[in-house]
Amino acid sequence: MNRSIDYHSTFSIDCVIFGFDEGDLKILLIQRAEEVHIGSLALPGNIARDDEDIDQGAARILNELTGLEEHHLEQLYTFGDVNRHPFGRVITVAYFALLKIRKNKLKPKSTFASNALWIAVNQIPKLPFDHNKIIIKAMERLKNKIRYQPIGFELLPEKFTLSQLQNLYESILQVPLDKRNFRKKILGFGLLVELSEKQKGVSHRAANLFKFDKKRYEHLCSLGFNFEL
Amino acid sequence: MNRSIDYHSTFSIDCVIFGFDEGDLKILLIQRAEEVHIGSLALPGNIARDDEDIDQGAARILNELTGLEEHHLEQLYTFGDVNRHPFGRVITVAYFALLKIRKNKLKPKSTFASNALWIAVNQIPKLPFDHNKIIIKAMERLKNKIRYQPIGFELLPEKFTLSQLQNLYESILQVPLDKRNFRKKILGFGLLVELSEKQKGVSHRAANLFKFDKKRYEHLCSLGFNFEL
DNA sequence: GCAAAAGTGTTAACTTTACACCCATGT
DNA sequence: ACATGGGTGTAAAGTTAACACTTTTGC
Repeated sequence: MNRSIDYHSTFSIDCVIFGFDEGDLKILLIQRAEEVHIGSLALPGNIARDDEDIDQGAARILNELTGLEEHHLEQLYTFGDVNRHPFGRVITVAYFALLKIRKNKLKPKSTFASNALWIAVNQIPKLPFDHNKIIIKAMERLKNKIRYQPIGFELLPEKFTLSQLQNLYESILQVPLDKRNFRKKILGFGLLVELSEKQKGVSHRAANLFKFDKKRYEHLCSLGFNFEL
Repeated sequence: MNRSIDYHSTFSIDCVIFGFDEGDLKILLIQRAEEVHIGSLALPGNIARDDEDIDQGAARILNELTGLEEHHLEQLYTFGDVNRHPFGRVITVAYFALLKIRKNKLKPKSTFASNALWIAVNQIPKLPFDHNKIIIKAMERLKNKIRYQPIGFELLPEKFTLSQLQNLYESILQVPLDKRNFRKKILGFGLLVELSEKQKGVSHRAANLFKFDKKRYEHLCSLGFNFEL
């Protein structure tokens, strides 16, 4: 090991974790508990450990913050400008996660964070390092990806109404959608199961609840199906 | 600098360089001139320099091999399994490039390569590290991207026939396309300029040559145009 | 009974697909 | 004169887009 490499540089892992709450797309930011910008709001992240694959590292960070094993997590992009870190050559591999907010009580502390909070994407403050740039990239990815992969469901509760789903798409794509056409199209995929249950606690006609049939989606994919909104 | 980072790991940059020649999609491989697997065929790449942004590093590698400044180059994905490099913790940021083969005489040597050659994608041998995995990822990217960005032109000569273009799409997408429908669609974008020049040296009716109007593409994009085949 | 959101179909415009023959050139 | 690929149009099927009213429920 290490026979011929003289290490002058390293890499970290940062996560852009999206949630959707009360009609707002949000990102989970932490208050840094580690050196460089201690106390600042920033993306959750860490210098990578030597003994874990980078995908595992990202999953660990997400898990330390949320206690959750289950979530959509994928690599986003690697940011490697020479001067992005004040202490030396540190590039960062950014990951992109989608979370159901409601269900998830955040852990108050993790090794790298003294606090964590959900901030609406249009209220993100100026962040240290190149974290604002990373967030912009993540939002582009989400906006593109949601049109051809059924990942929107990862941001909604298990049971949701079609209006919530439409609202999610409208928030992310930043365009209004026609209600009837939206329903026709999304139901047309045959990927939503209508539950007998109805919405509760609303002061108007209660909407039907649906859930996403992931098994069926995977099955259709294996037959060559392509989701596209 | 380096006040608080203890470097145990580093990162390299590898490039998957695509070319298209005689109906075949090809990748540029080198014979390694550096430690670990010296002499093996592999993707062109290097441990990253401390003093260059990773995008610059990728451009340098490409330039050392080909002598070219002009090409499509974008980040592909970062591969970071713990044991991917035999000498320690080295993750690699892979880049993805598209080149016009004809125009480009390869430089015989660069710092990291003793030789370079174009290999058809269906004839890629088993390569060291995780380079085969990187190539698979690059091919997926190319296949997806070519459908919604006009990047195919980067692989063809400046002047090309519609059949060459169709052939390129068919090779990459791995589906046959209808000649009339293909022409209707691609000409319908108004992005191809018909030249007065014709194909030469063929033993049948000479096809018209076209070129891609990049300026116009950029202009249309700024007006909200989306290319989609 | 009224405010608020749920739910529901039809038509016209457009896009996609399928398909076959004549043309120009070199040998 | 023949082999090779170049070049061309139309009709049917499918998809998308535009649009408004009735229903249910809680207050």
